[in-house]
Amino acid sequence: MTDTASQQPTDLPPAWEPATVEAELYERWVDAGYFAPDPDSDAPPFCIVLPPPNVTGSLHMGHALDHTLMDALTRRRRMQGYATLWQPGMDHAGIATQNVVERELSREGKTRHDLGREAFVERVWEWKGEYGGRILGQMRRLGDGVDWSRDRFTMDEGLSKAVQTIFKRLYEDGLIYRAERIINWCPRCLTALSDIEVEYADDEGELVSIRYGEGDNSIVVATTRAETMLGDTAVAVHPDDERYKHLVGTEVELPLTGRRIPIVADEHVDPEFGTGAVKVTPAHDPNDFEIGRRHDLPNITVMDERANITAHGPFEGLDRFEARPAIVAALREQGRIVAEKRPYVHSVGHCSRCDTVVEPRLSLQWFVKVEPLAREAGNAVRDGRTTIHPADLSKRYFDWVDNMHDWCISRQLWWGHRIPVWYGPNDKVICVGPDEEPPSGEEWTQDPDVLDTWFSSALWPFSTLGWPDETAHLDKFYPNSVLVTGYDILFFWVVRMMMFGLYAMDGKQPFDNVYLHGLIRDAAGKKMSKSRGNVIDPLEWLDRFGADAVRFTLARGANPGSDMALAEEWAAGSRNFGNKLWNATRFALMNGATVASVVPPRDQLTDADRWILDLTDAVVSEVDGLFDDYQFAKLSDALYHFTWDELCDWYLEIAKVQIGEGGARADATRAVLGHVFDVVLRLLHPLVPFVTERLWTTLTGDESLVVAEWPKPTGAAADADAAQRIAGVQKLVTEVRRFRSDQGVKPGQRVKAKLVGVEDAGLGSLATAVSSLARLEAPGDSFTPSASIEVSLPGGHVHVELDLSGTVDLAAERKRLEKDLAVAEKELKGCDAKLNNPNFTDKAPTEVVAKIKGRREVAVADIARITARLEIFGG
RNA sequence: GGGCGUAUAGCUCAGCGGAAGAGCACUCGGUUUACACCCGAGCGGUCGUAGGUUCGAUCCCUACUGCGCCCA
Repeated sequence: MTDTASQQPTDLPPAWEPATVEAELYERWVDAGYFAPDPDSDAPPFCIVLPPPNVTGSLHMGHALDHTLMDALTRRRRMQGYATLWQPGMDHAGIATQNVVERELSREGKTRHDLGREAFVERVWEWKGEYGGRILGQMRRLGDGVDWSRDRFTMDEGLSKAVQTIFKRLYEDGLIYRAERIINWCPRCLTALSDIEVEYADDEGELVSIRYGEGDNSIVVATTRAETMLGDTAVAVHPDDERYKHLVGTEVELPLTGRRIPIVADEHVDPEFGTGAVKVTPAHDPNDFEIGRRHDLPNITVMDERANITAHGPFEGLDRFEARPAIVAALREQGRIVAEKRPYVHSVGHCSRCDTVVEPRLSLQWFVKVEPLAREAGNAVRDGRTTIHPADLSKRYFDWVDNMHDWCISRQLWWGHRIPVWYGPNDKVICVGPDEEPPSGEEWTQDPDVLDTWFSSALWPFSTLGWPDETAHLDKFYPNSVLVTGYDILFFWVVRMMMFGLYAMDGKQPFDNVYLHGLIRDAAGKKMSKSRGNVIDPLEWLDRFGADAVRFTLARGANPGSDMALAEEWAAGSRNFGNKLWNATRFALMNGATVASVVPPRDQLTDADRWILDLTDAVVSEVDGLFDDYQFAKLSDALYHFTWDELCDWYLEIAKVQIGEGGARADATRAVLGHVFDVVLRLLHPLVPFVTERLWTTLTGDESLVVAEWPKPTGAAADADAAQRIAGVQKLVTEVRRFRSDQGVKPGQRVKAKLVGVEDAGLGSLATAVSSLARLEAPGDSFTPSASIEVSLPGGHVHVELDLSGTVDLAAERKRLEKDLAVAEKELKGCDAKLNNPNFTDKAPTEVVAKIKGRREVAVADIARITARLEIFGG
């Protein structure tokens, strides 16, 4: 395929074959520059920044969903004439990337320390150049309309400058500080983690009760982490706990160590849990650390960075999990183990990167003081600067920002933005800004740590636009229009971007809207995971079903905030829809549909024409509203239903008849077909860009649907009478089809029939269409009706007499009538029950009562008609 | 332990105060010249359980049960 526009409709193959076309269409869009906006244009701005994927990552279904929705939003806005920027890029994923390269090194028998910091970082850049960013190529497969000329990476020079700038500002405002605190430590990654990088899971452990002290002065504590007892510096009880009041203020000997530790009273202790007495290990537990601070207890660290025991004695050098049973055994030998519960299921934190059990560790780290930033982030949503969709999720957002802990931002890694702080003689500390020279001289050293990746990606909505420089893009596209991401990322992305955006941009929110979609699940609604083996690779689906099918499947499942289940059948269904659209448009083209000519005035059109034009208008308005409301599932469904159930199943069939008439009628029908397909292809383009592009350029001969105008309703008043008559045709046709099916008449077989009363019912002009759709033919001379169908329509009753040229299956006919009768009788009963209830007639609104009365009349008439028919059958 | 969400057809989900819906699956019949990635006709639900509010409840309220998520 080279030049779509000049192709003849007959060149379109009988099925849509995405694999042969997609890549070429995509490259043409990129080359044409459609995705790169002009920041100086007068058009209103629309901007989405892609939440930057991890440089080590590859496309998974969650991305595919995310990207489909972002692409749909930007494509629509572009068609609406906005200056549209979808900003792509990647983040450097500190821990993940360092892990990948360290694994590579270990295969060579080396560690990063063999290389040294500088050479290691060089090596990571090499890796990034060679293997990083696979996902960028995969985004092209999906059809992502991003501005590739603005591709960014969080470690780029410009973005690094942004990091250094904001670090210094926060530091000078006292919002970044360094302190010795208990942080989450991964003994395998050898770095601090933030709270949200820890995942809690129920693990089987043990609960051991240990007696400290002797005789009357002894006290029993319960713990799941016996190995930490070497670092205990107190035992705590609740101040009101009568059992221990006499012991508060005394000391007990800490077993195995000979140290004497105080018994303190602290409100924090839960007297209901265990014995009501807890061991206090301030250097190895965050709660104990707080107790320690309140009671001035010493912090005794008993493990090193790899979680091996450092306390002197027989346990020195043991791993924490080896030390635990060893210490319990030693205590048991002394008769100090009072009770043991095994297995004891409790919640344990794991490193989100490598799943190692996290060790709370006392260490000197950098923190962001989040309280003032988080408060402002909350306010921005409370006062409507930013709107969260769906609104229900705002509550979760508030819960989070209102209770956020200070954010540990230092990481003991080499890959990342190095903390721009220098330490000099006499405890001098200097924070160096981007345009400043770091202090020189051997007595000055830079902080060895790097910043959390989220620190730099929190700047993404403005750092990618050029901040801290004043650029045309920043001016035009900040605040971003909407951030699209999964609700599971609310705390990772949204909160951090909000905090930094509001801070850096003087209270201007990073985005006007946040759209949160759900998670992808398997067909049974289970979360996808490697261990479950239920992961669906979007690339496989892209190969098998095409990008449009994958996109449509995801859009169709995207109800705001709720998860979606996926199975192959869904994708196959979407592929079928694409093919349906393909063939329907191909049919229109083969019949000479054209958008070149103007649709004739309404009074020269048929009921069917006016009906489909009105429906087209309605679907334009509906889809538009649903787009504004981020209702992707509903708008996809609306388009699916309109295209398949209305346009293809009814209008195209009627159009066949109208084109068969020839002359002006055929020309008018071609114009209507052209208009309707033009509109529906435009409406579908944001969801299924490839198939629509291919069809639309053929239909119109224009350059590209990417930059075509988004449809607006024509504003014509809907013709309710035409709609009612078409509904009548549908009912009539359906009744005949139903009868044929009951009677076992082959679908292709024409049946001689006489339509009595069609003129009176107002369907005279549609009789030919009815005959065509119901496969009826003219009665002819030898017409002997052997069956009849009666259909009540708003305009009157239509009686269809059929010559089945053979015996009629009376049993089938009676069965049908009895079934219909039962329905009508049930309806009558229900209506009577209401109408005979004075409470209903008195209290219900008059229009409701009138409606029920109307339904009752219909039921009564149906019963009379059906009963009469049954009598004819001798039933 | 605290908080939140959810329970509708075999499956996945819409609907959320006045006649139970969709897609898929299933059954039956089809070479209907756009499409078998199709066409036509069907089958299938006392809307988790028990109370309450209301003339009226799948829809609102309460409790319970199941499932899921977040936080500690």
